[in-house]
Amino acid sequence: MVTLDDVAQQAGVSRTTASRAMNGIHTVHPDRVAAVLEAAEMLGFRPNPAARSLARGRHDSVALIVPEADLSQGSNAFFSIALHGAIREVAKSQQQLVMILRADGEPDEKFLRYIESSHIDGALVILEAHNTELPRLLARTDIPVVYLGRPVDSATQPVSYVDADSVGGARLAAEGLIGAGCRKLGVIAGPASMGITVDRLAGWTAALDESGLDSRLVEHSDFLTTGGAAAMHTLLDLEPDLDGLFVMSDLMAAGALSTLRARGRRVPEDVSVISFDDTVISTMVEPKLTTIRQPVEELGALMVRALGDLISSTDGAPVRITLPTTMVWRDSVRS
Amino acid sequence: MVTLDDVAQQAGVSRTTASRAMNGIHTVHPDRVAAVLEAAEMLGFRPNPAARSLARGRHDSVALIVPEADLSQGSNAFFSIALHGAIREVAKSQQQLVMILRADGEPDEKFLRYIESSHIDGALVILEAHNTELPRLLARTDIPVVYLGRPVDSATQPVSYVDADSVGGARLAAEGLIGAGCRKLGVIAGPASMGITVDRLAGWTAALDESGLDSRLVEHSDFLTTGGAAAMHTLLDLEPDLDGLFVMSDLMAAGALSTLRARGRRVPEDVSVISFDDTVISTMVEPKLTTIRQPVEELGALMVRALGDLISSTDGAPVRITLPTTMVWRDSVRS
DNA sequence: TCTCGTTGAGGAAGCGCTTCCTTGATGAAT
DNA sequence: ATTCATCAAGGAAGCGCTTCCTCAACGAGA
Repeated sequence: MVTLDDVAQQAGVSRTTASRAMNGIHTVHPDRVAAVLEAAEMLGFRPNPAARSLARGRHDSVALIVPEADLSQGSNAFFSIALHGAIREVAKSQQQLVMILRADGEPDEKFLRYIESSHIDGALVILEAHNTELPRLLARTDIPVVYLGRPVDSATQPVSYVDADSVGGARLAAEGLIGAGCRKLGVIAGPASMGITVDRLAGWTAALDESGLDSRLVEHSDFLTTGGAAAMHTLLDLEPDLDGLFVMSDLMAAGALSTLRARGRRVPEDVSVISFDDTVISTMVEPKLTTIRQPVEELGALMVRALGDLISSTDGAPVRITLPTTMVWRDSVRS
Repeated sequence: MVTLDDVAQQAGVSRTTASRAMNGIHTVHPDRVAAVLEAAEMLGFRPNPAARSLARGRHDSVALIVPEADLSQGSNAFFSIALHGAIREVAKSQQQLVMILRADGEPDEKFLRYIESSHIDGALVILEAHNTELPRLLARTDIPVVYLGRPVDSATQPVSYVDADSVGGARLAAEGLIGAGCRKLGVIAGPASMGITVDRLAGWTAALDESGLDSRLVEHSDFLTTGGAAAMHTLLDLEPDLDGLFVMSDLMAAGALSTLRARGRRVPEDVSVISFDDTVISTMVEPKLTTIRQPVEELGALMVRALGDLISSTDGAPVRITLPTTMVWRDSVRS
């Protein structure tokens, strides 16, 4: 193993100067910087990150906390894409991304101890389905954390998050269905405990109210396929004449589609469907789903930058960013 | 920050003894161990991992190297499930899992430098589609690596891997189709450069040969949906009377299904289909796919254990483990 | 010519932990 | 009663890096 001392010796300078040269400190003469860099290159020097973080008291690593439930169900497309955005950004900023599992049934205390002893500079959390306890838990630590997806109690808590414009996205869906001539509208929503459910419902309700349509036909489910199928049954029982449907995930939409088929409704002739996510699923079902697209990869990258800001900020004011959603037209809406 | 010195002082012992007590070294009197543990608990002591790894010269962290291509295409179900298995196992063994991105187009040298300077104890690679360069590249480092999925040149290289029994899985598929009465059989395979393609083809061909059926109808594709759709066209052009199809991924099978529908073939009445993976996709298409299931989560966990063995082994002999595959019956095979 | 501010570079301490080496105490063997 | 293993515990060095503090050298201003 080649150390900084070796490099310094090779370059004919002190270790101090070598360190400065490697770190781009400007009080070193350019000639020496060049000599050090050349020596480092020649010797194949790789700074020891452990020594560095010990000396600096910083760790240059951020954690991505993953609830086990999110890993074992769903299609994971959302997770993977957000991870992609995050991991790129982390690499760019010379940090390490360490994965931390929030195991099912693991006691709160044990988990908190674990992440506090991980000595990370900050944490990222992708708030996918089913996942409402993490914000509450992490609020008890002093680790800076940024969420992807608004935690439901963001109004009263100083949490930082990045999110897609759920309100606007739901409004797009509502206007799309209304524009297609639908008049009996229903929605298959996510769990009421989640921020994205609340926001999408708000946008949806507002748009329907403005058009003078009944916005009360709402069935909550779990973002998954079988949940979507079941919710669809309920909705059809409540309103047999349903002609427009907004579903808050592609997975639930796939379930809803099979229920609609089973109960003799044609899509889009009898009922138009708009879903949310634009994952691979939406082009894999019949008919292909018109769906609201979120900039997930950008959000993944953004949360890393936001965390960087949060860590280096002195006032500790929460960082909150929202990106617009768009509608992707396919075949599930009557034209 | 509370250090080991604080704990030692609180417990009335030396730092050395405190360290030994914390690490379960047996030459410490039980009473003292108890005192140290109690002091550590009381003070909320969390060992500094940077200091520890500096002193030990070990890092207790393993990398999961992810090619960017794998993150940006496909459904990622495979990746997420393997990650799930791996992350659980890593947590269990008190290590950290750090994610390393192999960016598209990143120069080999730069990547190698990067991972060599990451100071990890070993690396994990999930060999998903499109990914044949990594083994060649990593062979140039002295980092212990375990692959999930057999690298194609494993016969000549001393690589370590865990894998599902692809040969046996393909054989199951072949026997399933033959048993359903199919006689004109075709296969949509993955890229010929990948180990899993080679192995599955071997099992398939062997089974067909034994039954005296023609095994030459093979179309290579890319494991993705549109590739599967295109390959299906080619196959139907080559053999219009095709009545049995084996597809090496659910994603490609979804594409094949839409081509079959477009060309007026009913599944399973006209052609029976068996695919590979058993992801969520397989229950989301119409008809639901009969498919070969791989124990992906177990393989994820297994590769972590294998890496541990590899790291601590002295002879450096490669570790190779294969787990059986099973068939999941659904609706795409004529009964 | 003398003093003073600058700039560039090195000495040395220290980050928090592990572990080699040494020492003191205890009981068994002579 | 003396010598020796044996066991428990501490002293101190050191892992590889950063950074505070100090110092030498230099040119500018008086």
